[in-house]
Amino acid sequence: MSKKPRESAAEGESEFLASYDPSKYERFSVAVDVVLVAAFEGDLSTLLVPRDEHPFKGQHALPGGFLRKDETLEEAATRVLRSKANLTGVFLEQLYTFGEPGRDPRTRVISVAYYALVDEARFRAAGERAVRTGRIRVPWEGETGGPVKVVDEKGRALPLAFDHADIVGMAVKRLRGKLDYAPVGFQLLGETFTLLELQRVHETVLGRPVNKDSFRRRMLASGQLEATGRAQSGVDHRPAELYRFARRSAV
Amino acid sequence: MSKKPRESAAEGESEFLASYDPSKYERFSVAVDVVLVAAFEGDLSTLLVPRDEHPFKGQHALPGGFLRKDETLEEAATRVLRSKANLTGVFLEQLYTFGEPGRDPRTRVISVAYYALVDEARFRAAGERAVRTGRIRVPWEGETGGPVKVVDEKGRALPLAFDHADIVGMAVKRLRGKLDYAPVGFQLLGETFTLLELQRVHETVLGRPVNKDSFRRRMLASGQLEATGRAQSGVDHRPAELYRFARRSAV
DNA sequence: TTGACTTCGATACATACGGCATATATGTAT
DNA sequence: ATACATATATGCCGTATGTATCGAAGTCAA
Repeated sequence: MSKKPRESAAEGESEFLASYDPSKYERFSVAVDVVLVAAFEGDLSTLLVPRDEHPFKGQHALPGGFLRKDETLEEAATRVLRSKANLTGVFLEQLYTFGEPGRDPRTRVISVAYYALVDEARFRAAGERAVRTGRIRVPWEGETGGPVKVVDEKGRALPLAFDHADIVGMAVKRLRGKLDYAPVGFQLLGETFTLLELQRVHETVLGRPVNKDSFRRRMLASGQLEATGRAQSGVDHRPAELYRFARRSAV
Repeated sequence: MSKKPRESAAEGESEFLASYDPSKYERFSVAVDVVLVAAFEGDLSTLLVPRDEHPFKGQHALPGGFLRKDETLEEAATRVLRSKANLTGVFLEQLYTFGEPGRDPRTRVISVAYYALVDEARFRAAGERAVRTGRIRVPWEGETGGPVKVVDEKGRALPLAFDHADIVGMAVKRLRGKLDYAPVGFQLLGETFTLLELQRVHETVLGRPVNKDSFRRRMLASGQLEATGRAQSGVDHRPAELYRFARRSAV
């Protein structure tokens, strides 16, 4: 607490303990971009918006919007989901903040990225609006977290605008990391599901097969599953039991 | 791609596919706050700056600064560490972005939080400047991620300015989560260390004792450790082998 | 009705790993 | 030299996961 004189002020840094008034400083555009993820048919899918203006005209971007004055970041992300995908009440979590000076050629934009998880039905409904969906092809081998390849229904590459490929890559990485300690797989399924369906979702996210019996045992032992007593229908083999996510009610 | 008319525009949202020019939108102050963490004497410690002006005068804040026009977020965090703690070359990673409208009573500030890890020696050197250090007391039981209690050397509570207690809590939570799958414990130690020292660091971060033998086996089997061949000195018992972090050179 | 077929779901067993106890090694202090 | 403290190695055991096998429960076709 003694007021020692500052020795050799580090490289002209002068705001050390200085009073700073936020309004004096540079101000930035703040955007929120959302990676809406679904898992079906063995692939991850994400919602994209085609850009019909410069920059990155003809490419695709993540749904996003600029932060408004009186809303929280999460409210902005919720608003983006509602306005661009007609979705409400979905799992939503902050992902990472991207702020490279050159990421938007027009002006500097700080983008707070969120990711959201929905089941196949809600994803398809959201995709029926004027937006476009893209399949995320993630390299199974090697590190994930860098840019990923996003393709359309026919497998053609969909180049992403800005640094959105990095954002998608980061979303996949985060999702994989959370899968085995957070109840996140359920978010990608409907109200009820069979154990095999849950397994397929996990395999899709992880990008590798998982052992069936171990997976079943682990899930049943986790206490997160609740048997409905009802069985699958419409299959030409023995129907599986339908489960639902146990919302911490029991136990 | 067909230009369908928008059906029942969701609640007056009008920026759907609309051209948006970032410069038209609200602009915000963007700050970077850094949780500088060290682990010694059984506690986590973090660097704090006493505030001598309103708001939160008399309380303590995390070292931080406002983002400048041409620097990246990480560069800003690096600059904060250099200018306020005289530290360079430390482990630094983005933590979370806090943007509640009321978090700074003066004006709205979006804060991108980072956390940095240093060993005891560098932390003490940083703490000898005009800044203050606080011990992080984290409740061992229950959830972590919310606000934590930060105390001074004498155990008195140090109230934190703004939402900085939440930021510290989030840093602890992140650190715990990363501990067993990322080589993050080494960042909290010096160049060489004994296995017991590494164990103490893990215990401090996790807030619970870990099994000695299992820990030793796991660490040695991880391939992240490299024996130096030298032994501890200055202890009045059998000295332990000194290890260093293996930087992916071998294997 | 019956049998082939498919998937579900249970059981048994081998293996890997962490928690735990104990024994031995290797240094310092007296 | 002896006592002592800690490091380090080894074995045991309970638990969780990987793997193989088998009966159960449906559909479908003859």
